[in-house]
Amino acid sequence: MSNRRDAVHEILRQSEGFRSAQDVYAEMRAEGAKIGLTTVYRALQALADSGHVDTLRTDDGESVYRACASGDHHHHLVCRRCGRTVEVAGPAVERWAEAVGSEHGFTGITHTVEVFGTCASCSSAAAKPAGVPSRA
Amino acid sequence: MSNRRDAVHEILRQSEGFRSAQDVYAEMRAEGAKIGLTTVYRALQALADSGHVDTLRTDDGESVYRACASGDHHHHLVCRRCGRTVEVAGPAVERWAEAVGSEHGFTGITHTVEVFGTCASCSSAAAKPAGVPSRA
DNA sequence: ACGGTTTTGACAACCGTTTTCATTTGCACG
DNA sequence: CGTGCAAATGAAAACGGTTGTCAAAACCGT
Repeated sequence: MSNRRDAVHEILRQSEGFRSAQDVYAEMRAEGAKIGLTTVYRALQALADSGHVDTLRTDDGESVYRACASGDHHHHLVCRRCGRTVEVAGPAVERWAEAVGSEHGFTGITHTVEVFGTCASCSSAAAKPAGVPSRA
Repeated sequence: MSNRRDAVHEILRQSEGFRSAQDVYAEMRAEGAKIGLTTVYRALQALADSGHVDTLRTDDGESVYRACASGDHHHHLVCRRCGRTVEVAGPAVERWAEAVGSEHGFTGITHTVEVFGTCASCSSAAAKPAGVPSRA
């Protein structure tokens, strides 16, 4: 039954970058899976809660998810064109955040860091129409 | 006429941390201002576009705005308890983002960095439940 | 005052997400 | 095998923030 959840997880595993809930739902339906939007949302939330996937908000307020290679703390370098994502570690940033926080008397520091850019292949294809990765 | 816009800006100026659009709208109405929600949104967008205010998304997808002291690029250290916000500069982070990006062949690097924590007064209030907000 | 343009704001449309709730499924036990 | 029950599912409705629509109001130069 929580077969659905694994299925959702699988979709994310096969994806390069971040996917939205609706996106995942659409793909599953397209593949013939019998699943409801509600369940996709629930699965995604469960996976996020259990730390199996990473989640972040796009600028337009949509939640996007991604199966991460490691459960360790890390950040993302996302191609704003094709959505390809690279996981990056940033010890320097961690330290900086911690330092800047305590410097101002803040405790229990957490932080969100996302880096966006245009990846090599996308920037070289810049003159062309642009691929259609998942969303754009 | 863009009197409304200035009014909205003023509300943000008087605020300590980030405010949501609806929040600003509610306050303005409470103060007796004749303004519509639509206009508040438009003013906020205009201010954000012109760089007069900073904007970010809360975890629940709401957009929040804040009048920033400087138009320069900077980040925020936000108290997750009371919302108090400190603007912080992070040359190290800027460099790191740039480096990590080009390292992977990405161009046109941008980034979002937000640091959250509990500020001194809030954490001391939390540690000592029954009031007695002594040491800072 | 007058036409043309911009701004405004009540209201409806949107859209992603969450809730509701009746139904189905899985499972332990008799 | 049934039976009962709790968890999972999903269709549809509810939600809530944001955006679009469009007619009325405010401006502005003349």
